[in-house]
Amino acid sequence: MTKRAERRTDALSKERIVETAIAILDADGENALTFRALAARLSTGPGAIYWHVADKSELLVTATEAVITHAMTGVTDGEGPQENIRAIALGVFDTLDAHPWVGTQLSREPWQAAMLHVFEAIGGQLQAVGVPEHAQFNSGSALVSYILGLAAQYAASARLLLRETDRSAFLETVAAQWTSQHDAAEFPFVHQVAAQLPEHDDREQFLAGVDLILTGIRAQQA
Amino acid sequence: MTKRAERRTDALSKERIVETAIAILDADGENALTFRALAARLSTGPGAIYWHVADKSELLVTATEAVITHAMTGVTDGEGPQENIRAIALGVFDTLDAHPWVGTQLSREPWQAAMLHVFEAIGGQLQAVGVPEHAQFNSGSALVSYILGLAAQYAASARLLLRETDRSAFLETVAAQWTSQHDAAEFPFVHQVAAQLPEHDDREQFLAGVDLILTGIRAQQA
DNA sequence: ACCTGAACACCGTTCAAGT
DNA sequence: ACCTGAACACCGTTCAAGT
Repeated sequence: MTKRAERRTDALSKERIVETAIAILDADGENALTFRALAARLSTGPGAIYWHVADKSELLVTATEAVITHAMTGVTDGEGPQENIRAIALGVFDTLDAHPWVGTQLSREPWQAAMLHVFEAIGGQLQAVGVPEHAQFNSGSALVSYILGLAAQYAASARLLLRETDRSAFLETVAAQWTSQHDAAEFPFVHQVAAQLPEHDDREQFLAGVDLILTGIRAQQA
Repeated sequence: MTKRAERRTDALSKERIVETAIAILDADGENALTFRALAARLSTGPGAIYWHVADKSELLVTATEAVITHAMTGVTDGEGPQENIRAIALGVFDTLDAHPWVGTQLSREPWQAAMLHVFEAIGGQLQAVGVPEHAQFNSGSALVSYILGLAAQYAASARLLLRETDRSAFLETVAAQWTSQHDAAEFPFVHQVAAQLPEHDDREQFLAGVDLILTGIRAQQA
């Protein structure tokens, strides 16, 4: 009987550690990612991880960048720059939807490394749209901020929805909270919007905002 | 010699706890807020806090809401709805700048309670601008997402800048990192923008984005 | 060079005991 | 009703010791 050939093929490496960390984050959320859990999954001790990764912050930064970089590769092959920008936006949106923990990283500083990939992708399309160079920084900043900001907020909701089966029932609960906890006289807009919440579509609303900014950018050029 | 009169005036209360928590967060950042530190500052034991606050999450949510609510009161007394929206946006911006830890709360779910205050303030102005009711939800969502998203990102930078005295030197360092860590051929837009980073103005760029969205909203109505 | 795992310092939270 | 502070369970990180 020969030993199983693959038994020790799986030497520890930064890639494998980050990969496993992402798997834990996706499956069980941020709180589940501990060095002990990670080490157990890698059949090693917690100390071993520190040989490949400086600390938990670096682990999260690297995991975030891996996910975002993957999302940004090959999304800009569409018919035109406007469609490409929408594709980039949706790519971020769907990625944060699949990996809600990435949204939490947004407010941590070194996230910038991952953000630059989105920035670059958007910027290239802005040039294609014909935005003058002096306006590209502001336009790009507005688009990237909107995309990441809203995607992160939806990701937070997605995290709450994790164990919820019925989406519209969940949204009705949220709307009910909004209206019950806030006086109608003091919060008329919240009440008006709460009524539309259950049947609204996250992706559609997200894209509507992108289009709003794109319209603004075009109008500014004219 | 009489006892100091005020010695035991300061009974524990949720308000006082939240107030002290905000002071710690502002002064020393998120990591400095522990129940032990908080208790020490309040001259009591960590257990006492749990009589007034359910857990750390509730403490952070309450602190966030206190700060945001304060920022949203009385900002909409301007000359017109457009100016009011800009004032709301700047109010959020400056608040997150003064309390950078609030930005981190953005991605936590119950932040929504605080967000609704911003949403309500924006919504009221959108009606005044004349945005048709069916478009108000999307327009409001876009504005609020942009405002909170970008403000949170700047807050993250502000946290890094905490101990930095020279702002433009700091931005030059960031720009240098961008260009050195990212190939010019692969990241042309990042390189172009890095050159503009040191002399760009956060508040101006932030407002430019708000104006871009407002322009889009107006153009959509026509 | 790379891994092991016990040990350290620290944290959120609980709870029996006090007033 | 409200506070005290020791105790519990758990975590990130370190490091002497192994291979």
